[in-house]
Parts: sequence; structure tokens; C-alpha cells
Amino acid sequence: MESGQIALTEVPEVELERPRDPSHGDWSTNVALKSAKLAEQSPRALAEIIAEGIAGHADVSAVEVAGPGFINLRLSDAALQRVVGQVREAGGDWGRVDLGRGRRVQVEFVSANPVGPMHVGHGRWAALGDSMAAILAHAGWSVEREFYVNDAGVQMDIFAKSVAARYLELSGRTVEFAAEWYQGAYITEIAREIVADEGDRWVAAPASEREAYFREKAYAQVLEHLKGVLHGMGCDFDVWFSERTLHAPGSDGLSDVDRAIAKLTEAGYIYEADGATWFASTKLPEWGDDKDRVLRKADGDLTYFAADIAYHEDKFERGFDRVINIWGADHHGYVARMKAACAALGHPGQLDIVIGQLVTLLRNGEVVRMSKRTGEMVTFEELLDDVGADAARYFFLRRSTDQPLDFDIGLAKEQSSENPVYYVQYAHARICSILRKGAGTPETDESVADTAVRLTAGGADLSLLADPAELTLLRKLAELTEVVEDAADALAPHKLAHYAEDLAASFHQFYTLCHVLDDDPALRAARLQLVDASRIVLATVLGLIGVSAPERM
RNA sequence: GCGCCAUUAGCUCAGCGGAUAGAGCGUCCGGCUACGAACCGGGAGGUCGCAGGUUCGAAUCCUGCAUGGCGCACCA
Repeated sequence: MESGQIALTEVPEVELERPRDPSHGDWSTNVALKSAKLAEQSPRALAEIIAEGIAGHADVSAVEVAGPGFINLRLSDAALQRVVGQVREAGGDWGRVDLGRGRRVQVEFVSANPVGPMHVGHGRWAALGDSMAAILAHAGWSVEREFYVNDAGVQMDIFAKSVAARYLELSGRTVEFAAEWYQGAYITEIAREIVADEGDRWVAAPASEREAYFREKAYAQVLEHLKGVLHGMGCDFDVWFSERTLHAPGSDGLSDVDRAIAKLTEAGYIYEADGATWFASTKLPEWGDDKDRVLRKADGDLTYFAADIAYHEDKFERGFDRVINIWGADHHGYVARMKAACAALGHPGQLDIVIGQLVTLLRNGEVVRMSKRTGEMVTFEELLDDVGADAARYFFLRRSTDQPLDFDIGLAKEQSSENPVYYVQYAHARICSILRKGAGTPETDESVADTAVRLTAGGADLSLLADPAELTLLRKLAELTEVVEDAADALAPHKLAHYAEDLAASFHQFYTLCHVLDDDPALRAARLQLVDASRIVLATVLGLIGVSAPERM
């Protein structure tokens, strides 16, 4: 345009991207294809003019016009070699971007009812939510992880009755066990502990007193258990939010739920009909709910939805700019009403709900049917014990959330050495081994990070990193920034897992083709720096997906 | 009946408007007297569910259909 060869009054949306085929260069743009019509030139002619303008930039070694009018750019070796220093200076901050600009986001996930063990689906949400939170933090958001504890409502009562029934049985009474009660063996276990602690002193107590006591005792125990299992896979929450607090009256006698309904009333979204209180979801058609929803039933009880509205209002009152919920696909029918409710409360579009498709557990190729009520289930805890936290987390994360997951227990165990997670971890362990050997301390207990600092203190001439395998690895190291951006934008941790595998592959190829501990001290020094940069990026990526980066394995 | 998600290599899945559709597993052939072979290289294998449409360009967007999963309570 400056040279007067192109006349454009507006510029269409164009893309600058990394081509799939590396022979097309490091970057490719379709600007000429997009602008051809407006510029009244053929795409190729336009591309030639633009390409001429780009050629000569210091970091660009080649520009070419290809295909229908793509412009392909190739970075200079020097630009790539600089990545080593950038990575080593940034350390664990490499790949950080600022999409969030410091805004606060809350990620709420798992939120399993505290009335029994978690199922394997909860494992998926745990891996997903924890990683998503880490990625968002790396992308510049201020993140909090939250677990919503459903400690109010009828399932708690059923839970209490179930434990009480088992307690009475253990104390020698005959009990008619209702069909809707929980039948899992863990219920009996809890009852057994109460017997051990307190004997039969509750046998003669009134049922209501007994159940009230058991509810609290059993609930506290289960909650601690959930925390322990989640902690065991490296998943820790900042906040455990109790549903009961929403129902508790404040100093003005009103509960959070009362106040949320009042706020909606003021906004004009509440009406009474058939003796019940309704939320006029259909007054907000853009959120897609197809009918209005009851908040207070004709019998005076609140619905779960009423509490959930109060809960979300509470989240926004706590100052979050954005709220993300991770739900199983069996709750997707709930999405529209929840978004409509948030909009009605004055927070339109600030709630994102990630729907994870369900996990089907297979054993020897056969579906394991599970039911919390009947107690036939393989718990998440058992699965963790079987396959290990690293493999479980990686397995849960590796595919996109809208893809159902078949988890074959036998396969996961049998193929554990074939699991891609080991491929990535092996690359890291291999790097650590090279660094130790390079420093002449193969048996040291020193952390590899310290070894690396000592080993590379003398600096290096990075222009020696010119082998195609080295340049490929450098390109891959540089890519993390975009991957983080992509993954944060799409709320898609699986993109990090795939990147980790790509990076590990690039490293293994480099290792095969380029001898690091070379006799030439200059080449050796340069390659050691590249190896260390690879270690840093690999460890960072593994950290983002919540998998350990072992120095030996 | 309505809604959400899916359908891509033998299997499990990426890719989600661009240039010859990719990876792992499986299969066939090759590579350790150098830093970890839990590794690397190569081959075979695909009308991207079907039919229309939009576009300079469609696995990718739109419509319809088929198949599968999950939902459609004054349950939680």
C-alpha cells in the first residue's frame, strides 16, 4: 500500500498460522487470497507484491508465494537459536501469555455428592478442571479452584437413613432396607466404625436423633475421604463451598437463596403459579431454555435450582469476572436454565459451562455397569490405585471433552508401558540423564536444575545449532506460547497433551541424530543448552497437565 | 416428539475454512562398540457416516437424513 501498488480501503480478516506441512515454512498467511477481490488483483500477483515487502526482514530467511496465493515465511536460524536463551531465562514462565489480563476466573469442578465414593467420571472432571485451571493461570488469569459440596437436601437424608439401617443391623436388629437407600459396602463400613467408636448407644435413640447424628458423622468422614483421594492425584481446591450456607438465614433473617430470589423478583423474572414460585427462563430466549422453572415448590420446599442460582450469585458477589463449571453430559439439560439465570442476575455471558462426555468403564472389553445406589461400582480411588495418578490423569486428558471416553481397566494396566504418558516422561528422564552425565555426576542427588545451571555456566555459541533436527526442536520449543493460547481459549487441556507428545518426539529425534556429549567442546556446550531448554519446556507442559516430570524412571 | 454430543486408517483418536487428511496402537521391513532401544527410520492401510447447499477453496460452515451416547420433573 505504501508503495502505491495495492489499493485497499479495508483489510479483511486474515490468518497467520503455522502450516501443517513444514516444507511450507514456519509461518504462512492467506492475506493475498483474502484481499484479492478488494484489491482487484489476482491472488498470486498480490502475494508477489506483499512478499517483496517482507523479504529483507532480519528474522526472515525466505519468503515464497505458493499454491493459489499463500505467502510462506521461513525464520532465520538465528531467530530460532535465540529461543534457547529465551526459554532458559523464562524458566517455568515460558509459554506464559496474557489473555486473562489479571481478571479473576473461578473453575468449579468435581462437586461430587458427599454421600459415597467418586466414580471414574469424577476422575475425568478432576483431571480436566485442575489442568484447565493451570492453563488459565499460565494464560494470565487469576484462578481459583472450587468444589461445591451438596451437603443439603434429600440425598443427605437417604444417606443418613442408609447408614442408620446398617448400624442397626450390625447391632443385631432386623431392618427392612428400603429400595432407594444406598447399598454400597462403604455404607456398612461407616456404620461399623460408628459401632466401634460408640457401641450400641444409638440403637435405642429416636430415629430422627440417630439419623441427624449419623448424617453429620458419616458426611464428615466421606468429605475427608474425597479430599484425600483428590489430593492423592495432585488435585487441591482453594475453596470447598457448602450448600448449607446458602440456606442459613443471615442477620436480617434472609438466606442467600431468599436474597437471590428477591433480586430476580426485582428484575422481573419471578412469578407465582399453581402455588409455586417460578423463574421466567423463557423471558431470556437467547439462552435457549424452553420452559420456565420452579424455584419454590407448592409444598414450600426449595428446588435444587433455587440453591444453585443463589450459589452462582454468590460467586459473582465474590468478584469473579468469569465463572467456569465443568459438568458431566448427563447434566447438559441444565445448561440453558443456569445461563439464563446468570443473565437475569445481571451477569450475562460470564458463565461458561464445559460439558464433558461420560466415561464408560470396561473390563476385559465388557461394560462395567455402575450404580451408586446398588453399590456396584469401580470407584475412582480403585482406578487410581490400579493405574497410578500420572497415567490416569493423562488418560483422562488426552482426548477432547466432547468425546466419550472408554476406559478399559485391563488395557490401561496391561499397556501401562505403552501409554503415551511414559513416552513423554521418558524424554524428560533421558534429558536429566544426559545433563548428569555431561556434568560428570551420573549418580548425584543434586536436582537436575542445579546441575544444569552449573553445567551451562560457561555460555555457548548457539549458532552451532544448525542441524535440521535441532532447528525442528527449536521450532517446537517456541510453539508453547501459541499452544497455551489455543488451549486456554478453547478450554481444551488435551491440546497440551498432544503438544507434549510432539515435543517429546522432536527431542527423541534430535537425540538420535545429534550426539550431545560431543568431543568438540563448543558444539557440546551449545547442545547442552538446547537440552536444558527442552527439559524446562517439557517440565512446564507436564506441570500444566498435572503429570510428574521424573528425573529418573 | 424435542434438545446436546459424536460419526475421520483394522483399533483408539487429533485436525474444525485453506495447499498431497495426521498421530499412537496393531501389522510388515530396518537401526544399539557414543549421551537411557520405555528410543529412532521406513512400508502397507482413508470415496473424513450419507445427500444436498454456501465458498476462489469444505473433514471443517449451513440444511436434511442415518446410526450411537446422553438428557428432556414442583429429583438432586
